[in-house]
Amino acid sequence: METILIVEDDATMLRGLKDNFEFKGHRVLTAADGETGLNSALNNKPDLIILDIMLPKINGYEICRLIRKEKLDMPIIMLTAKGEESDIILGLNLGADDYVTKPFSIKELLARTEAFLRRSRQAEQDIYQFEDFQLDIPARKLTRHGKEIKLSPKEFNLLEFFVKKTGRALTRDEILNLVWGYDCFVGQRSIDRFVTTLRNKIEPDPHRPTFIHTIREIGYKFEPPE
Amino acid sequence: METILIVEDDATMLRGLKDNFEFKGHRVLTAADGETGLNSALNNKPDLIILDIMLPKINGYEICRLIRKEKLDMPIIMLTAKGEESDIILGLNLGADDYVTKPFSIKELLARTEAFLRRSRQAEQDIYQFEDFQLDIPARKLTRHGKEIKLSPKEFNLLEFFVKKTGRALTRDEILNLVWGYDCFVGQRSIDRFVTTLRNKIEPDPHRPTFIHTIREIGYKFEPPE
DNA sequence: TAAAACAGTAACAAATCGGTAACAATCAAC
DNA sequence: GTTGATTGTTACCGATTTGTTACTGTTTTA
Repeated sequence: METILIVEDDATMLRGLKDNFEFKGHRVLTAADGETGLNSALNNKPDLIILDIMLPKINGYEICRLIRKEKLDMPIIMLTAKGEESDIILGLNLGADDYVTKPFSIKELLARTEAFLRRSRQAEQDIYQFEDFQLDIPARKLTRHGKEIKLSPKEFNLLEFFVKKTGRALTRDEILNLVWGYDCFVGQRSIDRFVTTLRNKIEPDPHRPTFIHTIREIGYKFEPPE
Repeated sequence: METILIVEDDATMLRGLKDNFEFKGHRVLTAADGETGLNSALNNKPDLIILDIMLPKINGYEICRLIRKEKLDMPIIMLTAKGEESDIILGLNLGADDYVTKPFSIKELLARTEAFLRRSRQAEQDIYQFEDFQLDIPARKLTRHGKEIKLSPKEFNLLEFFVKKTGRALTRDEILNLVWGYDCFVGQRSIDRFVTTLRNKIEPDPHRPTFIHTIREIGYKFEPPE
């Protein structure tokens, strides 16, 4: 079930949207001001965000920008007042994916939302293969030649993150924020420890890693050979 | 269509340049003295500036400095009389991007201008190609014919900086500030050392560099052949 | 042409960073 | 409450990286 975050300061509107999306079978988080909205986005990582522009405390643009700055890439649909063309341009430049101008038909908003969710659903893989390993996300299980390799919860989360970002050098900050969470203040060396244990479980020779590569001064990069 | 501002007090020269650039399909603004030139630059924010050094009222250096002080970052190409090496040094230090010494071939000036415009047209890239090298920024990987060339962190940062500033003459100060950081106090010879190691890794003949060119008294310029 | 200024580079010493073991703290299950 | 697993922290070590120095060669200038 997908989670949708709606950030909107008009209580009536918020209520109406929430009901509609819940009726469609989604989990709905709500926020009535910019600050709450941003925090909710960072902490809960919803699958999609519906974002009003005019908001108390932090406006929609800022939220958009800050979310993208944290490397979160869920779709963002902006709600803008009619005729504010420059709003739209600015929003799209700051990382929004689509916009709907007020007043809008709830049906249209639902349709666009479903379109984005459908797209990201199929983008997300369930099972990843590398070498003779198989990482089954829904089952939270790593197997090699069909034989299970036990992973602790954090180990699994970290490997899942690595695999989903194959080929990209990941900074320690990125890793901490997205695996441990934005509000978690954990020493960066913790990552190293988990990398060591992961390597011990999946690398043929943990001292000469072939999957999880160290990128000095940056962090790590998951990349199977060839 | 891009706008080019030409600041030049010799009427014949100005005329010739204007015709050439207009023939190339650019909008051309002109100014025959420093004061007019500066005002035009600040008000019209052209996409590129061609700037004579010897000018009535305000000289080219001052214009350069004042433009950069206003945080405008369009490319500036200086026109200097031959042999006035100190002109070049001063100009580049004040924020010019390139220089052409008089007498110059109009063809060369056009070529350099087009190169800068082409570059600013395209957005920040993820992957840069030069010759048979490929610099993948997100993966922090340099490959040649698909084979990885290992770079240390500083080496990579420096090469990334060079490549992103292709064609620009870079002063040692600029390099130190932007690669090492503004608060870092490191001897300038460190740059030279890293240039040497980089050349050893990417130049066919490190003694006759084809990518990283030395600009005496200034610094370096990255520019692949052709 | 000699002297001065500058860049290339090898060599070395110091600093930095990541790997990892060991321990402490936390949590969950029984 | 006890036990065992998991997670986070610290400290030490070794490898790599980095900055500096000194020497060399080249270019410019007087």
